[in-house]
Amino acid sequence: MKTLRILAVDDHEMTMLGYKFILERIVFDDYNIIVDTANSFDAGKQKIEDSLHSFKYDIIFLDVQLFPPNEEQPHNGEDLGILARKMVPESKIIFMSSFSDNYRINSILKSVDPDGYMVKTDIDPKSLEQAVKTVLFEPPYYSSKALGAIRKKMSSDITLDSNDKKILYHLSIGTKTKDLEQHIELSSSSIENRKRHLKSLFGTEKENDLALIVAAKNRGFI
Amino acid sequence: MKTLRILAVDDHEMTMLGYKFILERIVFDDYNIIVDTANSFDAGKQKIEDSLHSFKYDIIFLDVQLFPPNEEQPHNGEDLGILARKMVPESKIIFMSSFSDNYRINSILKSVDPDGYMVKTDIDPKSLEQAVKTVLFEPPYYSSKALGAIRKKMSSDITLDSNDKKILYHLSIGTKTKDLEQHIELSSSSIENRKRHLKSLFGTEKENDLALIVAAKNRGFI
DNA sequence: AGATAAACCCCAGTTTTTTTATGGTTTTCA
DNA sequence: TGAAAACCATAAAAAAACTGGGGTTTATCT
Repeated sequence: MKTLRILAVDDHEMTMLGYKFILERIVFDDYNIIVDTANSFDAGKQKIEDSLHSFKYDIIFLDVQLFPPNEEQPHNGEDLGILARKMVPESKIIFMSSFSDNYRINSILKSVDPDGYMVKTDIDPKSLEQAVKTVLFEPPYYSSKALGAIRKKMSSDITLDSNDKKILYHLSIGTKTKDLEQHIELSSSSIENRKRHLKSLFGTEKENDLALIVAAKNRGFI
Repeated sequence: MKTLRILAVDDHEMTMLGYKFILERIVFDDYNIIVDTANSFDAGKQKIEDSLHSFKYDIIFLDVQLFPPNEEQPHNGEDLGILARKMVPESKIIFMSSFSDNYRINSILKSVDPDGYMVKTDIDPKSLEQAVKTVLFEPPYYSSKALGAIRKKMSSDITLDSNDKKILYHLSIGTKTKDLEQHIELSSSSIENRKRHLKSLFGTEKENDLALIVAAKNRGFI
């Protein structure tokens, strides 16, 4: 009887208990599954550090948002993912995100390259089991809605550099154009030029910013 | 009892019969599956055209290579896919490829954006059934090896323009650097510059072309 | 091994693209 | 309606990419 060690990090105690309950009753082959939990960045980090000196986790589940959205917190799930990859490269990492926020998905796929990515509305006992098995034997596992976002990105031939992405992102969260200079290392007229360029790329010339954002969202960039 | 119409296009008669056999014995809900076949570009095109005036296919399976690789043929599976998308946008398209040729996968995901992509070594009765169901209800379906290629691409932050891609592709099929000018609209020194640039991007500075090709392959670009 | 071709490297001049500053017009909204 | 923000146009400066011509090194073939 082998043991499969899983760590689940989520700030909602109850959902985490749900995961624990479901995961631990998965049966396959001669594995015994035990699930450890943590409800914050620091707690998760600590558990992973501890695992270095005993048994490393086979799978680490990470919630993208480890805090209520309004609070300004220093670290989120993505940071923990980057850290975990460095500390225990052999552990599989599966991200869980409340909704299919394309910008985040794209960002995490690049920064962490997780072995799995699940949008929470896709998660149920069956898909969780599928994710665990797939990730162990032939990763990656992407849930249906995550695949939808990935598909959009792959089928688009528009390529944006990091400045373009930042502009789109900040516009989408309501940053005013005049305040964009504070977040992007470019002059205001360059930003204006890039916005014009972006609008032509997404076919929203002469339209307002909202039209651009919507188009970029539809194509999976935000 | 509803009817699910499937068209399978493959130049190997026997494999196609295999698909037909497997697909037609899939049982789910109250569907009756019938599989039509075609073994060439023209035959496939004809079947699709005919379907316009009777019942359109629910799913079209397309082999990427419709001809022996050596023969110079005017059209391949990708072309048929592009055509099919135009003629019957409501039909789901699933590509099948002999091996995980990243260059082709990337190209087809952009040009056709199929609802499914399966690498042939991943195909078995179970995955075929999964593909059919997924494609109908929550596309896309990508087989395990296809997902591997997609993952590589998504996790890389290197972006190449079409000239870079052409250079890599031609180098990978053995075209000599001095003959590259014939395929790419650039001067020889520009091509040299780009090769140098590519090598620095892929971390193979001062190494030979093979090292570059290998690195690009590993990252899913070829 | 020697000869030849291909690959590689470097530089200077040119072209193209991107950035920037400036000054203006239009839109938005309190 | 008046002010702030967004938008547009232009020209100059800077950066990046292209090109042609040199050369040296490496690979290939007999």
